[in-house]
Amino acid sequence: MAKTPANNRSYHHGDLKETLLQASLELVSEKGPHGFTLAEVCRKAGVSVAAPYRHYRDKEALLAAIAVSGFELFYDCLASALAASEDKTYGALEALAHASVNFAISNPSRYKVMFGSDLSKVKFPELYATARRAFDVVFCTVEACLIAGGKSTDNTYSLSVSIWSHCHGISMLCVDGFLREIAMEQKVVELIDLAVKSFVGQLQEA
Amino acid sequence: MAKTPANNRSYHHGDLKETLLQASLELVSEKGPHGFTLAEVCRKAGVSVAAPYRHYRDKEALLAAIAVSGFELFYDCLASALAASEDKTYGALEALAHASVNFAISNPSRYKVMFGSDLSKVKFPELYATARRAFDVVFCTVEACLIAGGKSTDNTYSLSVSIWSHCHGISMLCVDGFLREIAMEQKVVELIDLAVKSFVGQLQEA
DNA sequence: ACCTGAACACCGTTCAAGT
DNA sequence: ACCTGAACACCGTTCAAGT
Repeated sequence: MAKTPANNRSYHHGDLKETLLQASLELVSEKGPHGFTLAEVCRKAGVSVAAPYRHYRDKEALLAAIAVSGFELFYDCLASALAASEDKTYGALEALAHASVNFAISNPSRYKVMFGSDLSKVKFPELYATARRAFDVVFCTVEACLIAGGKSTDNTYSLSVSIWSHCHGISMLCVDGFLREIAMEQKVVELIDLAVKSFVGQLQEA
Repeated sequence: MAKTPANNRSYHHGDLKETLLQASLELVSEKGPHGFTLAEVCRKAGVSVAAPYRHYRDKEALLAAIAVSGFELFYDCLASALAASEDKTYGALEALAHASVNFAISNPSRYKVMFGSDLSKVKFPELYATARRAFDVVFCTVEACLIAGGKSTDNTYSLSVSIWSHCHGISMLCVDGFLREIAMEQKVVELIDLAVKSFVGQLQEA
């Protein structure tokens, strides 16, 4: 008792939906996606185990909310990197590549929930929509590169997916511990540079 | 009763360890990694829920066994593709790229268990070892390309990780349903070709 | 040595009941 | 409308007991 902060006029919570999301984010960060448990989230939030069902259809829906908020953060991260880059073409592309992998390494559990949980994109369309919004930052930058180089933009989408998937692959291997021999920060940076270099080479030859 | 095949002289099972693994593989294929439950595996195998603990330390250990067997199959897949390729350099590289993504798309749940389950590579060293064995097929092919082109092989490892991660990224995005607009088989093939092309370009310029 | 039966703690979900 | 309490089915793990 008396675990609720200020808004405790009755047993009503201030904004339980948001509180549950925050508690979930903490839990996932602490114990990883596997340690995410509705019961423990409720304990953290100081409510009964039945309380979340007023705000989320089920456990999966709360997980989807974590993923969606993650994609929004991911978008912010990429948008900031683009904004901070003076060069809005190739330099920006490099900045985006580093920013995306850096996001994954800095938020491994969250990244796994975003991309790795078997969440249906049909059941949760916001998942695809927010992911797509982050992707569009890359898309626009690739387009800018092509235009700056006087190339056709017909292939923008495929090319963007290409660099996007390359960075995603690096992120996933890092996050899942498969790059043990390359785990040092400097090595990862080299790997990203390699990816960007080959991609840029491809952009320029077309 | 009478669910056990031939070896039913007593209540002893023939090779329960292997039977459990097979039942697990079926279950994962049918219901995905999320639907994998020790209790249901036991039902499939026709044994009590306590039986697996004679053969696997816990649920995680059985999951690791699934992953290990998956990496062995993955290795076979890549080795076959290499063997089937007449050209053992760039042509083989292309064949490996297609084979690896094809493996992922053909065995999505298994691929997720292999790469996506939070299995500790310290706790289960065979995981890293078998994954590494599959990777070495790519490594050797990249080396062959470098040698054929008269290039230095100093950078073989980083370059191999680069194409490996690119294919992995494509596989993961496919398997997790993030390439909706590119899900058609032909589009995926184009994407892989793009990856190989940019990688080969990089190999040749060094 | 290998498996069963029973038990325990824990989780996801539902529903009647409280404010 | 929002939350609690109690209940149910289910799962992972353990352990004594059976062969």
